[in-house]
Amino acid sequence: MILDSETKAVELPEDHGDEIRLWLRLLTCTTLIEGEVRGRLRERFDVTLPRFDLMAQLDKVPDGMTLSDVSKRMMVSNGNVTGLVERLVESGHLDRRTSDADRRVQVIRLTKAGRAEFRKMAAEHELWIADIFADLTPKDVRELMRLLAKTKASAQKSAKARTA
Amino acid sequence: MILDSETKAVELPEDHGDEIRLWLRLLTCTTLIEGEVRGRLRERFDVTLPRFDLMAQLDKVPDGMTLSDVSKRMMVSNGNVTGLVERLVESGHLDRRTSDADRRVQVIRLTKAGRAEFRKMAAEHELWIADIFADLTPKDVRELMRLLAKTKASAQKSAKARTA
DNA sequence: TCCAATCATTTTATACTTAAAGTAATTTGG
DNA sequence: CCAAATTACTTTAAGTATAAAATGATTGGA
Repeated sequence: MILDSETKAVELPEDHGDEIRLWLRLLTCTTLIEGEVRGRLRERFDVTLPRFDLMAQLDKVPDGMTLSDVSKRMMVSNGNVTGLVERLVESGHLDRRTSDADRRVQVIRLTKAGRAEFRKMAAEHELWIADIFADLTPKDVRELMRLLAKTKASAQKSAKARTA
Repeated sequence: MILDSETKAVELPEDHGDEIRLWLRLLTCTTLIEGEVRGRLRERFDVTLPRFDLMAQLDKVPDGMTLSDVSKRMMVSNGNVTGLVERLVESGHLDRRTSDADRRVQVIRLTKAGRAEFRKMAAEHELWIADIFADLTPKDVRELMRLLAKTKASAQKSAKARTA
């Protein structure tokens, strides 16, 4: 605790340059990789990243999920999902129906064609990611996983503290 | 090298699950923090993250920079910068003038008011970031910096190989 | 029962983003 | 010097994204 001449707690402006630089580097890395993936998806499959991401969520479940589920998992707004789903239904990748139990709820699923298309894309996508991270050793990967988990927890705690 | 019965090279489908998980975690972390920063900027200063980022670029230089410079540094498209600058000039944060030496070039600078406003935002922003990363030890931060630098280099190499 | 609160989704308004095509200015090779 | 290439920026079209308000459905408590 730093005290001033009158023995009261004082807020000395601390230097947070390291954290700022870390955040910028994290952002740069993500932007770089995201741009690369986006470009390859467009080039190879003429599909956008948000559509791919949405299909990836749905591929994990056989019986579909609600728009809210998708919205939470993708960490995007509801309205965003509405539009995305609209276009994917239009293009035949998704199937959408109103829940019998609760007519507020829309359940969306991959169509057969949509799933097949996604599996093709996902297989290549996996190779791209492997290539992008190719210079990291298995130890690097483990260590990054650990540190990012810690970062995520710290960020969530901070976010929670603000909202509370 | 893996060979099949006819002694030709074969591509066995390797498992890249670790890399995929790493990428998803990286993305999750960034999205989480970005959302948090975006929310706070809007709440406290009614400003968007892209505008803040653009002003941050300009704050680093006294005499302004060209739109292309900004575009490269922010890793976004030219057209994107055109629109952002338009709105920031409109709101009085930015000053824009055509270069005397080359009439294709637009040089943009923070106005006095714009710089003052940015400094206020930046000071708080720094505290938010510090808080978001608060649970990381200095050693964690150093290690993350190192691993992200390695990741960035690896990704750039992969991107370059594709374009080449 | 019924109505107020809640919930899931959609709509609206605004802003951001990209890729690609277009415009205008400058540079360069013949 | 001049046409072709390049450069800097803008425009366009489509899509992605948010916050906030609106709509419609469900639920829980008086």
